[in-house]
Amino acid sequence: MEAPIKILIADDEADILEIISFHLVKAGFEVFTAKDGSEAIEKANSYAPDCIILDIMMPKRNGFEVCEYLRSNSKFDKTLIVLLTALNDETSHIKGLELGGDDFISKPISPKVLISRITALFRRLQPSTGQNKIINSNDLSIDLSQYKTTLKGVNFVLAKKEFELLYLLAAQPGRVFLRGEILSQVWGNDVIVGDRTIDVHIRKIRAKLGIDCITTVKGVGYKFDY
Amino acid sequence: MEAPIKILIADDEADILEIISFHLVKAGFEVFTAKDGSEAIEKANSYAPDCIILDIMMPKRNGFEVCEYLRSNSKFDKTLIVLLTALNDETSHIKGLELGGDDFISKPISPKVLISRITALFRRLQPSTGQNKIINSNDLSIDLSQYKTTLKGVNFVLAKKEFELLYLLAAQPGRVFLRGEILSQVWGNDVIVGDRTIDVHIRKIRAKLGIDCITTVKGVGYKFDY
DNA sequence: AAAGCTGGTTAACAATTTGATAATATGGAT
DNA sequence: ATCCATATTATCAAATTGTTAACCAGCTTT
Repeated sequence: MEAPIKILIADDEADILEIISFHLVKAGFEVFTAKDGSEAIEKANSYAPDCIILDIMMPKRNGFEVCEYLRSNSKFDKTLIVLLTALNDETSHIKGLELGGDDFISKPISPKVLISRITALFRRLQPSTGQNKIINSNDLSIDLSQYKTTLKGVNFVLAKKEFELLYLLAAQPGRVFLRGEILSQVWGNDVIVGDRTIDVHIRKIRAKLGIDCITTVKGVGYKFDY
Repeated sequence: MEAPIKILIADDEADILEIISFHLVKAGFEVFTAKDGSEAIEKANSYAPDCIILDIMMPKRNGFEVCEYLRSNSKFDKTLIVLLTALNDETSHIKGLELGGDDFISKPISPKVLISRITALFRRLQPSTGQNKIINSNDLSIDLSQYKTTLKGVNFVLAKKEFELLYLLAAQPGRVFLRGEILSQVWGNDVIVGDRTIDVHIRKIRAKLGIDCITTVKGVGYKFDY
């Protein structure tokens, strides 16, 4: 039921890339890789990862430069940046943190430590981001603050009522909502609409989603199951 | 000016306590000290610090125990916990982070590093303090202090209301702003303007920008997406 | 002072999207 | 087969937004 956290790793050493990404994938993250600074920026833009791990010494653009670029772009305000270095060197440590890095880890890297540090960062960050009422269920994500729905990363557009209806059902997966409940939650208590109206909206949602995640419970109501 | 950030340091070595607290005070923090685990808990309760720095090896109660105590108490939900250790030991590192620590620093401690790490943690935690006056998103840059907007380096002129509207939306990319929110933020609560006024301003911004970075969410509001 | 700007607002209308309903089809249960 | 609840489809009215032009106020220029 967890949101798939996306992590981008940038390092020019292929074996490090491989071993870290192996452990991260095993820990349940969705991982992207880049072999230099330019590729890191490119992939950061296209995949919008939640966390970016940057080696400092990389070709094309070094970790500091990438960090600076990311921090100058408000799109990455909420993105965690972790810097890696071979040097256990105080100066670059401080420089990295001042450029807006969130954490700094010295090589040689222990995958366990890396993962537990990243987990700790997310644990801290989640509650503050947690104002966003986002529902995540498998490939489906529903973000109330953005009125945005994505399926397998691709976003699709729902009209207001459709969105509200899906949001209501998906907020409590498995729970059956009586037609009366749906009416009063989505339409309000004083609005009177016909019985078939709900069906039609359900149908539209099903059509747009492509997958059947809403189950009909005959004589009772509907539930979200996915 | 805001209230100073309160930090509690717990370590049994008096000289370390002294040197760290000296630097923290110099960096503008309000500092409390404790020489063992029990005192740390006591002072944490009475002073409600924003951040607690715990040495792992301490008399009475060690750092892990204190950390565990703090994390079991919801009063300290928002309190940052930084763990210190003499050992550069992976196991206690992970243990500390799993017990709910937010950061972990190995001795010997560099005051500069300590301060920059703490600053980085607070920066993440309090996005309110870091209100950027300049928004950068891809080729678009919006500078509040100069009321200046540039696209791909070329600057273009927005009228006051247009600027304020764009700034509001762009400050939180992706977030949908309800028409009511926009009205109260840009026009103020007591001003009454017609329904179409927002649309017209949105249209002017779109025209001047050339790119479509403002998305309409019908029945809800507008959002900046770029 | 008159004429000319600029920015902000509004009215009027066009274009678009939406939601609700009616009519009809389907499918399972009895 | 019949009944009943839901599914489906098409249609229309209502709601919402886009667009344009006009208006007014305040300020600058002539």
